[in-house]
Parts: sequence; C-alpha cells; structure tokens
Amino acid sequence: MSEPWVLHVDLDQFIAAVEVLRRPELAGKPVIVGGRGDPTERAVVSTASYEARAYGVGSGMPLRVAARKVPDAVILPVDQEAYFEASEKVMAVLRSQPGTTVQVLGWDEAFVGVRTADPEAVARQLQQAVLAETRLHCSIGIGDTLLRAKVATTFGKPAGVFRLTAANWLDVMGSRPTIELWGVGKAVSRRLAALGIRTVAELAAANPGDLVPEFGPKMGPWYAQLGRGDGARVVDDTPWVARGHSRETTFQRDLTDGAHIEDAVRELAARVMEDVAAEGRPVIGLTLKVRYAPFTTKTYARKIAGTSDPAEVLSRTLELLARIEPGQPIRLLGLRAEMTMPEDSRKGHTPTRSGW
DNA sequence: TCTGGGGTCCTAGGACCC
DNA sequence: TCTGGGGTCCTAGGACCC
Repeated sequence: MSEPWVLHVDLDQFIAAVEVLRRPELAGKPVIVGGRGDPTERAVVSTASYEARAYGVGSGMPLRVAARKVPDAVILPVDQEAYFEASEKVMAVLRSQPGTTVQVLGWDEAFVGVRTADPEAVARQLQQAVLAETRLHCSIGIGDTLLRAKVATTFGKPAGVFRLTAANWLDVMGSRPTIELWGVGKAVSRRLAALGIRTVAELAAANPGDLVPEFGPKMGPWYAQLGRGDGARVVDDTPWVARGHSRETTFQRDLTDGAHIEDAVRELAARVMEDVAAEGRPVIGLTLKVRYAPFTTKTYARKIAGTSDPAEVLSRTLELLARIEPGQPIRLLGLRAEMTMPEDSRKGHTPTRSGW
C-alpha cells in the first residue's frame, strides 16, 4: 500500500561541513563559523561543528564568547556563496529522485513529499544519494504532517532517520516542554506556562477556544494544533515569491554622530533599493528598524507609495530617524522594503520559510 | 556572554467612513 | 448634549524561524 509521506531532510552541521570539505585537515576539529572570522569583532556564531558544540557553543552565540569557551577552535568567516552553491546541489539531488516534491526551507533543509509503502527505505536512499553526490551527511524525519516530520528530524540526528506520526506523537513528545515545538519560542512558552500549560501533552489537550483571549483568534487555535502535531500534510513546491527585502548592518562601534548615521542610511537605502529593482515589482512601503544599545529594537514604518527613487527613500528615512531621541547610540540599522504581491497570494498561517 | 542578517506572519489600537 | 455599530486600512510592535 502506497501512502503519502512527508520527509524532512536536514543537513548535519551544514556550514561547518562545507568548510571541512574544502579543508579536509579540519576534520575532527572544533570549527566555528561566524562573522568575518575575527572573534574580537561584534558578530555571532552561524554554525559550530559537533566537536565545538561539545564545549557548549551553538549558533547565535556571540563569537567572542564562543572563542573563549573553545580556545583552540578554528574560527572561519561566513562564505555565503559557498553555502548557497552546496545547498543548490543538495536540493538538485532531492529533486532528481523519482516521485519527489521538494519544498525548500532554508540553506540546509527541505521537505520532500513522496508516495511510498516504505518511507524509511526512501529516506535511506535519499541520504545515500546526497552523500554520494555532495559528500554531505543529512538526517531525515518522517511524518504524516509537515510538523511531525520536522520535529522527528531532531531524534534522527546525526545521520539517522526517525518516524513521528499521530500514532507515537504523544508517546515521544507529550512530556516535553512546549518550547520544543516548531513555532513556539521563549515568549510563547512562557505565556503558555502562565496558563498552566507546560508540556506538549497539556497543550494538545487544551481547548483551542481557551487560548484565544491570550493569543488571538488565529494564533490561539494554531498553538493548540501544534500541540497535537497536526497541520499541513502536503508538501508544496510552488516557487517562493519574496514578500520583501531588507538589509541590516551592525556597526563595530555605536553610531551617535549625525553625519555618520546619514552615511549609513544612505548606503543601506541604496542596497535595499537595488534588491527591489532586481525584483521588478513596485514598492508599497518601507520600514526602518533601529537598535539602540542596550538591546532595544524600535521599528518605524511609513508608507512611501510607489517610490523607487533612492533619493526620496533616503530623505524619508532621515526624517524618521530625526524623530528618534537625540543622543541615543545606534547599534544596528535596518531598512526593509515591502513589495506588492502578484494578486494577493498571501495564504493563511504557514510555518515560516526563510529566503532561500 | 552580550547578542548577525535574512526572512514571515499576527495583533492591538487608532483613524476614518458610512 | 451625548452618543450607535460595523467595516476597512494603516501603524507600530512582537514573535518566530534558519
């Protein structure tokens, strides 16, 4: 009997693995990739090899901290082109397998839809094909929904296969904290705990309507569904259309001087408008994000209808910046341009997909 | 320990209109 | 003088993901 299955393919320590492939002498060493590879700079870890993770280093950690934890680590700069190229190869392998539908989630992961009576056999076949053609290892989660497949992968790492369906969901996940669900983070898990919901089983048992007052009409029922492991079952390979583009920059030293800030805005505005021009669709709005030290982000939004004139973008942005309390150190500046969609192709809530 | 850069989507509240 | 109800659009901000 051939049934539809969702496979979630996740490359193991992808970025570090790509680096090791072109520098084989790094195999077995603690490798940390982040920023420009200089641990004295403001930057964070993109990926750490398993050897480095053993010291407690993980992605998102300040590079400076990571370097202190692993004194003999090899620290490398991020090389996006190389990872993009490797990613394209992996996705091509997945697409080349008979009967597959591939939905790319990021550089290093994808959902693969397939009809089969033996999903484990297909998973092993995919792993071998990816390894043979790219020399990269991956873990695969098998599920009857996208969510269950995605969560299953965690139990398959490294280089393994794990199946999670309605039949074993609560056995495996029921006693675990809600933050382990894909789409539940620190803030939501804390708010759930305040309602007395700490485990996946407790969330699964919650009445969706009871979550509406706290989380709203969409997210309340959505979280209850996450607890049950339910959701979309169909892998969708519709080509991804970006909703917008943004550029951000972190300065090695805080900017406080007006002229420096203006230069920085000018450059960011030019870059984001280049991206938009490459898309060839009209801009409907611009959002400015400013981060002050310490650790506060403010968003200023203004609709700038139909403009694609960088000079106007710059002047409007500077107008917005002028409203910020003077004298505040600026840690990070972001500009985001939102674009009109062809038709209105926005669907209901789906798990986040990143740009690639 | 002190926090990247790229994305997506949802919600509350105010303005405005009938 | 004090006060409807419903709808849409926009802004600002929050949360999450890789």
